[in-house]
Amino acid sequence: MDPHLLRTYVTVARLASFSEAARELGYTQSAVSQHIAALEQDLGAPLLTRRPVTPTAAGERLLEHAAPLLLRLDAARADVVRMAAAPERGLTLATAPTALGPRVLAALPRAGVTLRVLARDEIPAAVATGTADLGLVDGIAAPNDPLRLPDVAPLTTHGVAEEPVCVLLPDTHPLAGRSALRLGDLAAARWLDAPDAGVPLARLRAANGGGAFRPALRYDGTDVRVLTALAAAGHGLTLLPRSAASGVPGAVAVPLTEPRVVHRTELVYRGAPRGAAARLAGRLVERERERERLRE
Amino acid sequence: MDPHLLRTYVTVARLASFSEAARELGYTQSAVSQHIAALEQDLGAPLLTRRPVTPTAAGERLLEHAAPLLLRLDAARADVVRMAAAPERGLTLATAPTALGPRVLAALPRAGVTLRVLARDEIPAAVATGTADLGLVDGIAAPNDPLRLPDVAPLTTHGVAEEPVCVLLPDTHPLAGRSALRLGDLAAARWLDAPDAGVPLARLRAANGGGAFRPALRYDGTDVRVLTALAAAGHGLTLLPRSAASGVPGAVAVPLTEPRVVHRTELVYRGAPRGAAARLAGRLVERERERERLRE
DNA sequence: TCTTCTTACGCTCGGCGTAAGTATC
DNA sequence: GATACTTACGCCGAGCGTAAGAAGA
Repeated sequence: MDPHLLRTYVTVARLASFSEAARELGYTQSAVSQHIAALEQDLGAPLLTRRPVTPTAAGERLLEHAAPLLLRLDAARADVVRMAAAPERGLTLATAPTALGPRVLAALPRAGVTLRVLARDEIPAAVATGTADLGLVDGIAAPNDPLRLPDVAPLTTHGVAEEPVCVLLPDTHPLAGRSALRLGDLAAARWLDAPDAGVPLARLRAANGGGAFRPALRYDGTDVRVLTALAAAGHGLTLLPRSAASGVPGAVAVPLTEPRVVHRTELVYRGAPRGAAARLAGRLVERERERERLRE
Repeated sequence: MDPHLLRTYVTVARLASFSEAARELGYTQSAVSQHIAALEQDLGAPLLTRRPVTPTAAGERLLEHAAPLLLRLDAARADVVRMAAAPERGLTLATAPTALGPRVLAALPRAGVTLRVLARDEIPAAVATGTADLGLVDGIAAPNDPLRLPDVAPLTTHGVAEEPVCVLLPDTHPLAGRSALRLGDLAAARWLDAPDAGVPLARLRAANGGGAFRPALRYDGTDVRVLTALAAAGHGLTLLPRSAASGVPGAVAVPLTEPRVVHRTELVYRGAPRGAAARLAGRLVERERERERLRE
């Protein structure tokens, strides 16, 4: 189970071709053939059907393991080499755009923290590789359920906030007067496609158990104000945590009641945070504890 | 970053000796030295101080990544080879002893499922290697927080139940009359040490932020009734979910109010469950949804 | 001086490329 | 018969062991 073999295997599976994979990896196709043969011999089972080149059942299973394994190998290497060239930075907090709710902002110390806003998917990687000491990710989830994070390193998560999810509608929208909405009613509408700033459309479909959720304009940045402005201007709908959706000029935030999902924010860190990172983590989590106490 | 090199590295770090590691791994100590040198050259940083042999800062970081990586490599291999020899079994559910709450039991289908009770730590591994299709793990956690699972494969978790945590006291115990207890008040008491059936003592200390929690009798099995009987007989205290702690003859269950923790049960599965596994997962989760609806 | 890690050196075998072979569309 | 994977074979280098060297207790 040499990582080199795994890498060629996933490449072959992805491209469905030995020769294509060889080209991409800079090997001869003979070498690729030998790699696959070695893996199959090692594991004692065929992994690919030839002609067409398709993973077998065992091969599918291996793919599920191999991709994250390779990711983690890279992350580990990146982390250690970065440490080696450690330029002794301060405390860095990587955050998804909509994870910066009022509660989190209130808990931030007045100085000494570098804030870095990244796309949601990049945050676990940033924490894993040590680019950031702490991460804040958010997403919609069933209440009480952890978020699904890309799996790049052994990370610990801690819920820091949950708030209702709202649909941001322009004032002029026929449903703007409603006091609550169901996601299913909006499956046929046009949605802003902003995977890095808002909620990815695929996530909406998953939460709703299907539906079109046709993409309107696509926005690749991470600026929430751009997103709210686009929604207010009628370029499409978007889902946001209530705190981010309220108070947008020209738009109204209507809470989503079905399916029962919440906007959840989680703190992500590596192992046990130490020093300044531990203090900041403590403050973020303490906020959540207080809130729970008040809720009862 | 050859896994062989990583393996020797973690072994050397663990044993704090090149020669000891060589003996354990079946290499000469020269080979071990070369492995470490290769790794250090590859990563461009010293990983170990010699004499005494201790990880450097970068080395510590590498250790955090390496151990889970090696675990996952093994899990991946085990999973694929098991698939190759697939004896086409039915649906298997691996569960921790105290995860079998009333709600879960009610959701189980009448037939067609193999139930396997394992120690808590073994369950992620069982799901990762395909020994089980679904897993149920439990533990105490801050409300709304995911459990910390050993990291052996990309697994998805889903909260299925949360219930109060109780201390199980013998009738005759001086605190048996209390209506609620704080964990800190019991830090000096003797506790049953049953990491596989109950809550590990280390977890208690972590939840309480320290404290002795001196071990009394140790029980290595997974039978909850043994645990409750031991507690009733005065062999030590133990923490259990309310449903498991109530109705024990000769003992009373007193709820724990401080720290604010709950007994949480999570469903663990690999990727997207399919077929019968998906149906069972759906039933377990549906139970939780119903319960949430009722709670409001 | 003894223990323990490092370095030098030679050997073997793993793994890649070239090229011929084979199977499938 | 063209395309794409497999097998044969030779070469090179990675990696191990033996043995000598260096450095710390």
